[in-house]
Amino acid sequence: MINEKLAKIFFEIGDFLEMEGVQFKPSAYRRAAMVLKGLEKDVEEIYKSKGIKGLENIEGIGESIAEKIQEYIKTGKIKYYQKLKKAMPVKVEELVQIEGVGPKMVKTLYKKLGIKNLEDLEKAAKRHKIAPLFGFGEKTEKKILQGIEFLKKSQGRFLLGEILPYARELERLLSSLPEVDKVCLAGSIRRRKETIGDIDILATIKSSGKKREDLKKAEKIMDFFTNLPEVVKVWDKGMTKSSVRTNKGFDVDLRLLSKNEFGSALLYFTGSREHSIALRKLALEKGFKLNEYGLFKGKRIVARQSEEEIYRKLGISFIPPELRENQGEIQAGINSFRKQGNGLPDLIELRQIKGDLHVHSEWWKKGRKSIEKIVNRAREMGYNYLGISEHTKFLKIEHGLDEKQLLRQRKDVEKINASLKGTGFYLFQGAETNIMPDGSLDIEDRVLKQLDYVMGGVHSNFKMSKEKMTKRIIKAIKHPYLKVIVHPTGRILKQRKAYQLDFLKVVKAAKTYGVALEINSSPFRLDLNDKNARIAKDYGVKITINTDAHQIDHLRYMELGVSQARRAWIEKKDVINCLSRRAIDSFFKKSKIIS
DNA sequence: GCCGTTTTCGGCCCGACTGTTTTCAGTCG
Repeated sequence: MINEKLAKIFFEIGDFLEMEGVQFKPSAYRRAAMVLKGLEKDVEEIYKSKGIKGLENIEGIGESIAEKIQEYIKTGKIKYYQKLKKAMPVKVEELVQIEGVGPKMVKTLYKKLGIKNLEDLEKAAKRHKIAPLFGFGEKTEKKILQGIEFLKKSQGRFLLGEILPYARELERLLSSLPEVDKVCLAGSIRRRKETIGDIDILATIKSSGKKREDLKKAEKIMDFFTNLPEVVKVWDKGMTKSSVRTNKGFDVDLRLLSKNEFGSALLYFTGSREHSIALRKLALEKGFKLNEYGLFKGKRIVARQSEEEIYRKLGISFIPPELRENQGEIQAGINSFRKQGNGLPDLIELRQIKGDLHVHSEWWKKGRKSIEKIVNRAREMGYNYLGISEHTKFLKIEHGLDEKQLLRQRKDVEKINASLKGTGFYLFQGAETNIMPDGSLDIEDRVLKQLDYVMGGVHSNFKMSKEKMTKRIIKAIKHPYLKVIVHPTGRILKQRKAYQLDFLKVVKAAKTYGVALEINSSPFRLDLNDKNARIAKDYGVKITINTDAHQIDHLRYMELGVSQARRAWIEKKDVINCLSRRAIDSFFKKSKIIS
């Protein structure tokens, strides 16, 4: 997929143009970049089947950008971009990642101090070269250093949502080889951690039983792997293990195994390390030895072909990969095996989700049609309902709707529902209101009352004290109509920390007032995270898993939220959007007892 | 540069916050 690469280039062009003080174009380029990033289809395929007109039909892409995409497909480069880059040979995309640093600042830093990348910037800041610059100061310099610190901590890790499609593509490519029998992702990606260091893949050879032939096959597979077009460096290449760096910046390890040891190897390479250590300890207690080659009693192999078999021999029920963090799952697995209480959860599955409740449309611009398109996609996905939930008026940049517009949209929603009659599909109208600094919502109650449900989130003033922020959110939870707190901690992965919050207090309030907390499935948010979501579940708070889609293709992010929920031990019964339409409606309508 | 119940050029990108400022520029959601 070249979508990612093009998106990166267009983001950079946007930055370059902004440096030059060009108006409007930066946002046009960024919008195009965003659209490309969210696009499900490969633009190259669109171009090949429908030509340049096909490209221009994509939202946010017009004549000029379509031509640039065409140029990139044909020649592998974009002259316009190269010209800009030559004039300003700076790693903008790297520098603007730092909170508080934008294109203009990058330009000044380059002109005055010759700063080209993160390393230069850190040096300059540490030597106090930045504070004396005109327009800068002590605080700015300090903030830059803090920003670099935060970035460093998260660097070297990639977002699950970015890496998973690529990992699956690799899995598919490898399994299509005639020499390959089984392929399975292992490591943190199999456990669906929110960020991933590298991709681990295990594969088995289709063995003929003859050693020499098998070796030949192994060689072929490894040749194929190390010669993939994305590979920029080969760390090692052997018959059992090869390791490469891709042009996306992360490494991929491929291990070839015999069919016999697949289970024990998969168990070992899936981890987590903590889970593996705990398992080995348990094995020792039972007189076994466990390693990547199998489960042994003395020198005799007891189990190694499948994970299920190994767990069973240890007296544990199969533990889903998402739970393998040594957070009580082993004891729960033992309990399940013995059919006692406190066993493993019956983890939620993607197919149990009946609808997405946090979806934005372009109703403000395109009206009813824009919602109908999303409804059609939701129906294709097998959902039973959908909740349209626009931003509200305080959030001007997201075209937040005011009271009048919400009521007008309500009429459109009713019309759509009339047309859906008999299909078994239902459209709810919600709203993603803003929780103001004092905890009030930015839409009048008389209008909120008429919506099917009300959600609220913090979109401003993130830097409050823990006490104030907690009070702010709890006040919103007590609001008579609010039913969902969206992205409850406000973090953006690799970019912004969660705001200060006494999460336990929020959870308790949510429980008391029957408010659900969201697991936002956006690959950049995944908020609640696994830890907090599990706390919420443990306190009996209802969860809702939503995509926060701002484009129709974002609806597919649901699986990321579901993975996160699974990591949090969440079951179908904990999640309101697994309820039937009628049941969820009564959840929305249930009134609060406000003390 | 994109878009159009405005078909061909004019509108789009608001408002708060921060840190550096003497009245504002840059960043961010």
